[in-house]
Amino acid sequence: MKNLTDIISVLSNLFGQMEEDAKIQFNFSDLTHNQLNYIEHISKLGNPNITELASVLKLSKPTVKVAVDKLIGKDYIFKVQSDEDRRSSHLHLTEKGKLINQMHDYAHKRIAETLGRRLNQDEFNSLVELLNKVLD
Amino acid sequence: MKNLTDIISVLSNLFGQMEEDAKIQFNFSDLTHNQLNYIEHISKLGNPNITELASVLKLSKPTVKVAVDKLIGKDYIFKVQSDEDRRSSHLHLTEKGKLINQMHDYAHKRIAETLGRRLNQDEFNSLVELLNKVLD
DNA sequence: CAATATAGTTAGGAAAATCTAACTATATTT
DNA sequence: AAATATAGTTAGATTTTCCTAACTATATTG
Repeated sequence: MKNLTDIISVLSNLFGQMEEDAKIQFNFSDLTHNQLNYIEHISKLGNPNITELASVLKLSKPTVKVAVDKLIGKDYIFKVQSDEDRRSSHLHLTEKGKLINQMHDYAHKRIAETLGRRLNQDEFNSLVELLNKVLD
Repeated sequence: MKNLTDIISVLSNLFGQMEEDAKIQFNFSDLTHNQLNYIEHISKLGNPNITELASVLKLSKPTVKVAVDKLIGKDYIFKVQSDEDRRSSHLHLTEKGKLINQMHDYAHKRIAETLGRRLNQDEFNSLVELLNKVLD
């Protein structure tokens, strides 16, 4: 019987493995790890501008600008100039860019399946209820 | 009430955030993300040789050799020539390198704490029991 | 034991990722 | 309206990451 910390460790590996598998499945072969990371952050942040993104990633604005330009060139994101402040542009995911979210969703589904498989209906319900309580 | 897939999604973000925090805490400021990734793989694989590591990372051997040399220079890993096959060397983590594992352990402990905090003793025990069953 | 295969290395080069300094355009403050 | 601040860009340079081709040393095989 493992304690919770050890369980988390196993879960963490499982999550990592499933995300890894999903990346292979979705085959974003024209993206480096780093570029995927940029897209994930843009997605998570909503529609950040360059300054926000640079701040979160702890990188300089020129660095982020260059990276963003490459991703625009590859049709993963696009810029929309702000009405509020015409100096600024917000970054949006293209349809192609949004596939990254589908990839994560796919990984999460597979993880949920894997976890559910070993439990009967009552146990499954208990687990979901407890986790809901924990994360509420 | 969230379904399990949505819960996994929230958990995945929590895990990511906690690992991120731990990285900041442990302050491996002389390592790039990539270099951290090499060390994590070396740790996970036991004591791989260059060929194994290159194969798992899907990179060429010269690429991995150069990266490994840098990490040796920074005292995160060292090489031990194999007795079985004197062409080959196994990669080991130095004490400094092993801190990476402590960093993960720290993150996992904090996650476990976070999860446990919202439950009473009985609920906590149920959760641990269910997760043990799932991951057994 | 000669031929072939394997582990690792060296060399040379290209692309990715990052920086600082200096610039333009728009906003804000005095 | 002038001075200052902010968002983004451009230019130039450095470091990191990665490759292929060719090499050395050791092991395995016909």
